[in-house]
Amino acid sequence: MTDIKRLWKEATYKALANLATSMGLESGVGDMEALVAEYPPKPELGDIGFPMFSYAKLFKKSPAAIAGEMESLLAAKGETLLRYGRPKAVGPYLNIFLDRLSIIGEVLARGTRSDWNTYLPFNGRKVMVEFSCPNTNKPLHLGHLRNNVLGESLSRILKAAGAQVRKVNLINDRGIHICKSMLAYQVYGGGRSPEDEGLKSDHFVGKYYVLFNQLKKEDPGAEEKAQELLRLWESGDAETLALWKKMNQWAVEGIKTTYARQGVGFDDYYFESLTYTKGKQEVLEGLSRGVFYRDGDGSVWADLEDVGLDRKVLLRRDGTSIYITQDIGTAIQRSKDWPFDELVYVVASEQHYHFRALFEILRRLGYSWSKNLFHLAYGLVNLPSGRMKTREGTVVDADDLIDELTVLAQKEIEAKGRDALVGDPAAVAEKVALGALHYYLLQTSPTKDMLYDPEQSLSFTGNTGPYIQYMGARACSILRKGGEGELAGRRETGGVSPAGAAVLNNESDWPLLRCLASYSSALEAAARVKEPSIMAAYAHELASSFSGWYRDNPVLSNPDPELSQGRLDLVKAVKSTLEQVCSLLCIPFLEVM
RNA sequence: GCGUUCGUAGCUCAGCUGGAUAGAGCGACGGACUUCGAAUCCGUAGGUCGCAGGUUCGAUUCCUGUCGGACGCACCA
Repeated sequence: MTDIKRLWKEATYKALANLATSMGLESGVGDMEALVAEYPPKPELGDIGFPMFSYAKLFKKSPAAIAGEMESLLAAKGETLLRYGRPKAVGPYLNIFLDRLSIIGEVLARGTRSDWNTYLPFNGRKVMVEFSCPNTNKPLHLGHLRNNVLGESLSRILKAAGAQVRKVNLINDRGIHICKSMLAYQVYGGGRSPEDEGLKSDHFVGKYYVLFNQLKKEDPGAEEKAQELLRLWESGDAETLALWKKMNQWAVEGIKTTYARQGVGFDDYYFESLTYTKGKQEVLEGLSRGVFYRDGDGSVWADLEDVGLDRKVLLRRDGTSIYITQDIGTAIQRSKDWPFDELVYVVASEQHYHFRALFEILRRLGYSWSKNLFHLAYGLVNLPSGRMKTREGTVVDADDLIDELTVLAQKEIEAKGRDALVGDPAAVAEKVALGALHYYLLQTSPTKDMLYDPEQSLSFTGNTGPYIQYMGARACSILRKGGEGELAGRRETGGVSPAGAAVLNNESDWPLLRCLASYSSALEAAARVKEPSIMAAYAHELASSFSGWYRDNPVLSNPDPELSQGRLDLVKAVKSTLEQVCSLLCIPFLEVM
């Protein structure tokens, strides 16, 4: 929501409240959030619409009558408000016709300043976002790519909305699965390194994890040997630790390379090997306070049946921690490390139950911040052929996928004969590949399982990342030809001349201007409900709106220099907004493609 | 069995706290490149919002039931 729209919402809300007071109504009109602001279906009805239905009961009047009274109340507010638009009752709706020159001025200012995003609804809020959390026994796959881009994009959105964001990763670097790849390496590895085999280091580790299956066939005692390795690891056996450290480093290094390629990063890494004993103390304290109970065999339990959950084991009968116990400890540790207002866990929806239990246990332990924990659950990524399964070898490797998309993007660049024009075709191709992949993964609401269709994601037309990148590149192309020098000169003085704004005040420019103006409300909604898909939808709407606009409104090839300059200013604002939106969605912005 | 979640056009998906005529893309069909890059644009066809009740001035949206899919209910993570 732009400043001007917010101004109208506040004014309308105050007028409603005053109306209630003047009628001596005690119950009031609720809070401002309850006042719905929407777009009228047709531009000739106005630019903002406030439905008055919900106030009919309170005022004991028809919605249309209320809208009428509101119109005259607001119209009497005087010049200060009316400078920004005009209220009009349209049936049961109170609509506002915005002063377009004000909106145009606000929007065009984006082309001249880099710090144009001034609406910060999350200002001052501290949000920690946990995502990725890979195992160190194999490389990342398609599911991780969805997790990574969701976490990174959400973090960027929250930051853009004013929040202070801390991105954290928890590396699952211990446990039986790690020991399996270690054991297979002991048997088949022959002391070789990833370099020796010419493999990316995490793929190298993953290869031995797969080889464990072969080992099981050759040696029926393989599972037991892996268990033994885990016991050795826990007892601190030097040789086991050395091997663990070496393979872990290979895995983590390789995974970080994929992060860098994908453009995701973290402010802090937690390692399960360092946190897996945490939480035990808190559980024992909870036990002594009667929050938990001890079973006959010595195990410690939480009884969550009264909130619709089951009984959960927190400590084994031998007193050791389990998964949820670690998470209890880690959450408490984090609240101390960096006291947050909110902690978001980006984790597959398979673990929804786990997080409900975790949050409830933390609440019972007396941590008031437990109500600020949020599980951003996302669905599985399926293939047209069915679910990805490790055992059936249908897992899509992250690096391989990006490679394949890059090859296809490069072929497309060559087919268009643009390889000489884009500079480095391979580099541009990878950026197009990432744009395609990230947009595809973000366009769907996180909660839903989604179908990853390679065919469709590779068709670079329609509702896709490359389409958005293409519109950005077209905007850049127009600006290049239009002479950035003149605009750059104006950046010094800042602002846009009133004449420049007036030349854009007509019906053909308005849809694009209105779309640009709605950036803030899209950002606010995306941050509030934690769904990057809202920004993805906005990105496509903006790109498509721009596409339609520049077809009908020649920027450079028109005879009026003032009009050209005004339109150039508008293109500049589009480019600036698209660049920002792409950054929020982890879509590389391209000047040429 | 219990719980969570999803069900919108042939396909893949939007639809923000209930609001004015449910929207995109793909695919299909028909158009537009001597004009700022056609990876584009324009038009047409296509929906009983799974089904049945309920609440409401108003329900794709909220509630109940039901059918179908997915996931979960380990002293695994």
